[in-house]
Amino acid sequence: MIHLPAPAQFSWTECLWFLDRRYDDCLYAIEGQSVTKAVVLEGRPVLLRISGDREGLKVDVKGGKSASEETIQAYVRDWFDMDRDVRPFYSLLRKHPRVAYMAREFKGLRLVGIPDLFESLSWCIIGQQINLSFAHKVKRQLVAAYGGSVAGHSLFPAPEVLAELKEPDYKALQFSRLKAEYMITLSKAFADGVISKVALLALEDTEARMKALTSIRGIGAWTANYALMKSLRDTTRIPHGDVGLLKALVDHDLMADRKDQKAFLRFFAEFSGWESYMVFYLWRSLSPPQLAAS
DNA sequence: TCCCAGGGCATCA
DNA sequence: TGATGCCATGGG
Repeated sequence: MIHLPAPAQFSWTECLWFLDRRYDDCLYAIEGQSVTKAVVLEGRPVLLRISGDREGLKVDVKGGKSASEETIQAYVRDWFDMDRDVRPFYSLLRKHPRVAYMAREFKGLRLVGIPDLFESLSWCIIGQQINLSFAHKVKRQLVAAYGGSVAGHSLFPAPEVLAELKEPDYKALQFSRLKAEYMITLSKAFADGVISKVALLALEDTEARMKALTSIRGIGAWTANYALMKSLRDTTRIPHGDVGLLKALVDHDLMADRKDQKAFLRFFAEFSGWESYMVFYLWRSLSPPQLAAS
């Protein structure tokens, strides 16, 4: 059993709530106050069962020979963004009349990430311009057909596996022709080592990373920003044009309508350095409150 | 039936 | 640089 003390402004309940939305994600399982996820660490599949309370998180590692405790800790801390001091973000939140309530209602919510960059980008391609319910269905089908598993818990398919697929294989999983093409390109790029988290992190700044990502066919500004937020932990990215984000901004009376670009920029200028957190909290605000209580 | 969904790309002015 | 049309399919 591994213990991770909770940092300031960290709520396991809020993080778990985010994972436990209505979509039935196939890559982890929620049971009560714990989440179980299969993951490959140090080249070996392991099963992590994470539970928490006010003191912090407990990680139970299942399976035989597993990764080092240090690696497991780093994975969990990254997943829930536990190493970040979010207090400056909370100061900004409280200063803004329209969103100040989030500092109370979503207190301790961290930007729950997707540590695996390949999974993250694949998920973006799947989700492009389709509703989230259907996107999850397509992901489930892809994972069921080509992913691995640990004690019944699914792993996202490896790029080497997906790179071998052809368009009809993807079509059978309800990918569109273009998305099939994007997935083939993306998985080959990962399989060949052209893209990786390490390679992107080695670039000089966030703009260089954006450029590297968007040079890949099928990865536009929205996807690149999303992946930088969720996988590379860049807190300054905004997925411009995101329909949910725009809806939340209009709902909060922060934009007159979805085309009110000036208001959009004015708002985010007030959260400089914390744009991604603001986006995440706005997305959080879209979910009905009764789900939060369930 | 109709509109829209956590976009991306090609084309055109 | 911005606007427009197309792709493609399920959910509400």
